[in-house]
Order: sequence, then C-alpha cells, then structure tokens
Amino acid sequence: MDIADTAGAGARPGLRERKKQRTRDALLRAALELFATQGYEQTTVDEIAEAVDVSQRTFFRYFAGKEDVALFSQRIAESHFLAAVRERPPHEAPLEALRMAVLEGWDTIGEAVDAVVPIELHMRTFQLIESTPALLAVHLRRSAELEEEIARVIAEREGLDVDADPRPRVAVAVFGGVMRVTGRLWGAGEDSSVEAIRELTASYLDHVGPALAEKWRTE
Amino acid sequence: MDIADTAGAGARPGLRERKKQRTRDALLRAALELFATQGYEQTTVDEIAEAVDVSQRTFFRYFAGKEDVALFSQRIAESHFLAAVRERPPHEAPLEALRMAVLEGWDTIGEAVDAVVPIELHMRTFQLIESTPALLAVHLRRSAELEEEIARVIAEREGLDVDADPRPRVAVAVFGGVMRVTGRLWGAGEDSSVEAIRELTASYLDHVGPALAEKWRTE
DNA sequence: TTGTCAACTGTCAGTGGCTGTCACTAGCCT
DNA sequence: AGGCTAGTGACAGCCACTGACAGTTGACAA
Repeated sequence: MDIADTAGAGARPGLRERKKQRTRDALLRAALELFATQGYEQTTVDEIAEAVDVSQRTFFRYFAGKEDVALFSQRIAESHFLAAVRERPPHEAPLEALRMAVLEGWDTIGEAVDAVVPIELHMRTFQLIESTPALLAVHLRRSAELEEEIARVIAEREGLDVDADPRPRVAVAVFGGVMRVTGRLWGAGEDSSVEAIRELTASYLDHVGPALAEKWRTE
Repeated sequence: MDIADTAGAGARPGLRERKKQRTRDALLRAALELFATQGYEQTTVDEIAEAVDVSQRTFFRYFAGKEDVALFSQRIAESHFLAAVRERPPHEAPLEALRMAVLEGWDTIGEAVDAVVPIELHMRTFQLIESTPALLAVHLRRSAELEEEIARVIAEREGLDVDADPRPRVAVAVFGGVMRVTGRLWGAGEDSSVEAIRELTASYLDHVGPALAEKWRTE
C-alpha cells in the first residue's frame, strides 16, 4: 500500500497522469481559443496540435474528433443539468422539477465548468455552436440523447415505466423543445451572459401554458 | 416560339435537361439503395458514382455531399408538411392546425414523395436516418430550421409578430418536441409502415395535455 | 448543315479529418 | 538498475470534398 493510495480525494496522481491531464487541458483551451477567434471551420486540427506542440495523432488520442473538443464543456454542462434534475425533491410536479433544475443549473454553472474552462469561454463556445451548422447538428443530437436519459429519471420519480407510459417522454420533449428555442434565440442575440439565457429560459417556460391554449386572441 | 414552350405543364424540357434529370435520379436511387443494404457509413461516394457510371466529381455537382443525398426525400416530405400547415383553415387553434397538418401530411405522403422515390424506400431511409448518428444530427438541425419557418406561418395566421410574441415559437417547439420523440420511437420499433408512425404521432399528441398536468398520479 | 457558344463532364491534383501500424521514449514498479 | 508498458511521433493510407482545366455534347443561329 502506498501513500498516494490512501490520500483520498487529494490523491496526487503520478507524473504520467498529471502530464496527460495537462496535455488534454492545453489542447482543449487552445482549440476553444482558436475556434473563438478564427471560427470552427477555419481552424485545422494541425493548428491546434501545433499550438500545444504535439503531433496531430496525439490530438486524436485525447479527443474523438474536432467536434468532440468543441462540445467538451457542453458535456459537462449537460451532466450538471442532469444531476440537478436528479436532486429535485420528489413532491414537485415533473415540469416544475425540470424548470427548477435548469434555472438552478444556470445559477451554478460556473462552479461546474470553471474547473475545466473559464465560464466566459464556455459561453462564447456555446454561441459558436449555435452559429456553426456542423456543431449545432451534433449538439442537437446529443441533446436528444440527454432527453432520453432525463425521461427515464422523470419516469422513475413518478414510479412509471418509460416504455409503457408516454407522459415522461412527452413532458421532457416539450421541455426540451422550449430549451432549444431559447438556446437559439440567445445565441442569435447580443447578450452572451449567463443571466441573459437564464431569464430567457424562465420567460419562455412561462409561455408554455398560453401557447397551448385554444384561443390566443384575448379580445 | 417553340412547341415545347407552349405545352404548359407537360412541357418537354430539352434533351440536355432530361439527361440531367435522369442522372440525378439514378444517383439518388443508387445511393439510397446502397445505404439501405450496406449502411450509410459503409457506402463510399465512389461506389455510388460507379453504380451510375459517372465520375465522383459529377456526383458532387448534383448533390452537396453524401448527407445531402440521404436526406433528399426527407426534404420533400418537409416541404409537403409545411404546405399542409399553410393550407389549414384559419379558424383552427394553432396546435390543432399543426396536429391536423401532420396527420394529413402522413396520409398524403405517398403522392408527394413517390414521384422521386418509392415510399417504401423513403420510409426505410427515414429509419436509416434515425439509426445513423451522423444523419440524425443533420436531420435534427434541419428540423429546427423547419420549425422556425412554421413558427412564422403560425404567427402570421394569428396576426402576430414572431419576434415580439413568444407563443408561436413556443407552440411549434412543443409540437416539434413531440414529433421528434415519435420519430425516434418509430425508428427504433419494428413496424416501418406509414400507418404506424401516423398512429404513434396521434397518440403522443393526445398525451401533451396529461403530461403537462400538475399531478400525474390519479389515485 | 454547319459552326459557335455554353453547359456538362472527366481527370488530376490537393486539402483536411481521421485511422492503423510501428518503433521509440519515458514514467513506473520491483 | 532494469524490465514493463503507457504514451508519443512519424508515416502511410482512406475518404469526403474542392478547384482548375480540358474535352465533349446539346442548343441555337446563320
């Protein structure tokens, strides 16, 4: 038994492991920085690798592909949100739980992401994704996968079988639809702050009821 | 003035045009057939071109890329659905109009698509899209674009400004969310018939109300 | 009919994302 | 100290896609 093995959370991984972590980190930041300044398509993998002074081959050993780097911090945000949903008190109605989870997710996104990437860069990357067709496509597919997971969580909360009762998936799909619109609109807008998308989300969720009403005209 | 010019709808385009049409058609069918039998990723553009006996370069003159061919008949289906929405009587509530449009869209999908591709092949391709990550991603992005267009149509129906009132986009997003789930579930299931997805769609749309309810447990 | 023009096509060369292979270097562990 | 192996670079190769150029073939007028 070794000291490092007993050090618990503060365990210092070996030199090899630390080096790996540094390389992955450097690649990630270099990539996002390049994407943000030159655009995604205008940046080649060779450039990213060169900026970190490793071979292109090594880049592909750390990331599955160019898209993978671009969407890396998004993945963290996704699991952050998923965790928030799981922690919602069981007495809340499904849609209320989802609503609270996103809002709280946005409030605490900083702590979750900052360890890997500065939030400001994360948000700029989010905007980049919304305006880059190739990235948006993959992002949407992954969102669909996330929705499936969330649907299972909701079903469990309510003690239902996802495959037997359509409501979990429908509820999550409805919710996901609204999230997508807000993401798009936020990305197209000027204000790239976290607060901006948080408020937009809250506002749009409030309009789900009215949007489903039979008659929209009030007079 | 030429006979061909006066023949109206039955106008016979020149030989050159006919040849082009035949090539495009041959490429499309060859591609879909190959995709259906070997899978999308296992099929190279060279194979498709070779099957039609044209150069690879020519393939790219007809289609923007490999994805483009795979999603070609989908595009027709999309505009078919969009047209159906536009033709809905103005007295229907937004969500009702959307619901009717899809259902009617499925009922008449045959006439719309068959001119270019046999429906059976079209439906098989749809399933292929759902099970091929790269295609699904692009499909979802295009669906998002379609939603934007539909939101404008809905806004116009109701005499609203899309950018001022959130309801059109929210309503369409909700609807789109449900459509996506049904598409996914249908794709994962056994029955690849048009009727199957039509019924699934109708059923899931009926569950939007219940899914948004405060309490799901009835007892 | 013939000749000119423009559209369509094939060939070739090249870029960029991505993968397999293999030899070599450098942490790790005894 | 020395063997083991994870991690890396160099190289070769596949595939989607693009630009450039030259050859071919319908379209159209003289």
